[in-house]
Amino acid sequence: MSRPSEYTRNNILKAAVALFAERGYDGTSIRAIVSKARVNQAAINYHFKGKEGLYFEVLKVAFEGYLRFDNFDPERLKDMSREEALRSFVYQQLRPLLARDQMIRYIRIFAWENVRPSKVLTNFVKTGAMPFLASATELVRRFLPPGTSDQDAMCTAISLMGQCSVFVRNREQFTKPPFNLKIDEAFVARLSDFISELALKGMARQL
Amino acid sequence: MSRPSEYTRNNILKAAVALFAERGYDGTSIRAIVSKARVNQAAINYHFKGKEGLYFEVLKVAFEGYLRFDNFDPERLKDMSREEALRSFVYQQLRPLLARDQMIRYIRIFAWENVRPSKVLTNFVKTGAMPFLASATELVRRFLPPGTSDQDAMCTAISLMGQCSVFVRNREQFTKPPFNLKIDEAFVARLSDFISELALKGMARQL
DNA sequence: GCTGAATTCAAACGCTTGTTTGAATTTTGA
DNA sequence: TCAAAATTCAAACAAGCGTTTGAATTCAGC
Repeated sequence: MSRPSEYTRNNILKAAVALFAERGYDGTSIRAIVSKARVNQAAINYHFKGKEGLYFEVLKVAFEGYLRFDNFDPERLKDMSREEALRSFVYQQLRPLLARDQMIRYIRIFAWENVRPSKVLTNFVKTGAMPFLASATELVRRFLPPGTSDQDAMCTAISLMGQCSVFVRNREQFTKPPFNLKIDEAFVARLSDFISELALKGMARQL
Repeated sequence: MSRPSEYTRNNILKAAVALFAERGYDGTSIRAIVSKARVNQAAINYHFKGKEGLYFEVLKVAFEGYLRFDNFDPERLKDMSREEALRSFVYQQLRPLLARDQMIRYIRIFAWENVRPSKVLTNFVKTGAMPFLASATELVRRFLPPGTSDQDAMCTAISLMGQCSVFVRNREQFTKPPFNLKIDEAFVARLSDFISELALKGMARQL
């Protein structure tokens, strides 16, 4: 595979990421992609076997890009005190608030995937989400009473993640009137402190 | 307007709710709707002026249906003790977990709206969400220290709502393996207790 | 029953969609 | 340099899309 054809391929991918993020799969046409990528229409079938193949490649690229950004390592949490681990986990969950450019597009693509799951990669994306939840469950167990049921621990973990994801999910809205949140590193740091402190106290049943 | 034509109109609406919920606006064709509704294609333009008009009517119907289901009354919270009010609010936020049939479709339509906001009704839906957040902010202020900034109070309220909405949003997923949550009235009641207790303790800075 | 309005109908319309085709061009490796 | 493979190209293809059209049918009110 030569460099010129790699340019073609990457241009298509880049254009597709942008358009799929903005309009979703059904709302994005092949002609819009090739126009944006400045390539010939047949190239999509040649390089990706068609629209669907392109979409799956985009999902794969988005997923891998997200993992690189996220740099999540569940093992590191285990070496921290439970308070540190909690804070670190919350910060990790809120980090996407600081995402820029391509990473924002990846996050938007996952939002589309949430309402319109694609069959083949459904497990792929879910597999990606599972470490978070497993890690969160393990983490909250360090705070909860020893006899806490699996379901209760999991619901605690889910609600902890929900405290963070609501900000990430509605980020665009919260930066506009009437909210006007200024989302920068300082805000994310303060919010991480805030949420982990709420959670810490909330789970402090018997200290 | 006569009864036979009302049947036509309602059949279209009902079919459209189902299909827009399942496939979104772009993924749903006029032909699929009229086939499901067993009406003639021109009826959509006659009754709703076209696909877009039908979609807006569907949004309107969904919104009104949701409000009827929700039966939210911010004033009632004010007459309760703050603990009662908190529990009541959380339960209210989790009630959609018990939604059935048509209400589930309405909720799915709002999920689509979240990733693909339609221009005209964006304010309409947001206006609907605002009472929740304003009410939640007012509620958490009853727990927070008197000098808490508006932004901090609002972030507390958002995180409270996030604890609830994560369950509603991912309800389908949580009822399947590996989660297998059995979501019934009892579960919702227990979860309401659980989340409001977590929140209550989390906000208990100076009692 | 009659007339005008409302509603439904079948099909056409003009455009868009993703895939395919075969030729042209570029790249690769001997 | 040459031949084969890879890649790109322009255009065609078949199907689908939402809107429109004008006729047919039904409804409503006198």
